[in-house]
Amino acid sequence: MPSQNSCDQLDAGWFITFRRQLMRWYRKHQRPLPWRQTDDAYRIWISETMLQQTQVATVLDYYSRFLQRFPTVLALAAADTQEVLQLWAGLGYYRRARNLHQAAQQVVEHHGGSLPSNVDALQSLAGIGRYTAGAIASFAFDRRAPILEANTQRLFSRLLAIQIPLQLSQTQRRLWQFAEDILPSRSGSGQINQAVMELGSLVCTPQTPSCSSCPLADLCAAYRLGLQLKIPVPKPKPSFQSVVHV
DNA sequence: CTCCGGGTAA
DNA sequence: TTACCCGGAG
Repeated sequence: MPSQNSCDQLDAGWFITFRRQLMRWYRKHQRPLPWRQTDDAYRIWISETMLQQTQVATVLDYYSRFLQRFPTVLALAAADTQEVLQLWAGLGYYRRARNLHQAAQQVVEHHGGSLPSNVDALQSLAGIGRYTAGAIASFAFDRRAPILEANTQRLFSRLLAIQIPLQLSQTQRRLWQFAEDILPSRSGSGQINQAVMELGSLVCTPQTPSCSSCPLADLCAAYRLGLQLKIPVPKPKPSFQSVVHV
């Protein structure tokens, strides 16, 4: 029996099928991005930070220039703040650059100049939150660390046909749990995490998802229900309550 | 033109 | 919960 899920009764077989179909697609369709050609945690960290709130096409040039000037944690830690900001100019969210600089110094001081592989240690660094910590831990160190960001929230909410707003804490808990559930027990979490993000980015797109070419369509509850255009549900409009009668 | 999304920190 | 900053959407 292919696991149905009225209330998320997904069995082990479902996750195995999920990973097999996902990875077959990813091996064939992934973009050859520079930060995927490396397992250097520093490079992955820089790319993930730049990719927050900034799109791939823009990041490419900045990424290359930044790493040429600051090839290592040590080089960045020793840099002048103004030069870091200069290399960041045009990307916006300059706090990201300041945090990067500060965190590099924290890594030198507390971790001997190498980024830690542990999620909690990563998250204690400036500018590294739950997502980025999971990304570094899984991509660079292949730790079994879940990640959740805009693309995977959309993908997962469709797969599970979640029909309540994403920002509810209850929904976030469910999505983070699912993000962990899809990870293999031994190795390969980094590849799975990269693959779900790539699928969300290229196929399970916001407005017109390409369900006909989605490797997970047969596992997708929203697709099964014809709800892929209705999910994720739009965020509740700010409602003003009428005070008139009070 | 205005509005809105999006990781992190406060 | 909001600001940060920019690009994409309306």
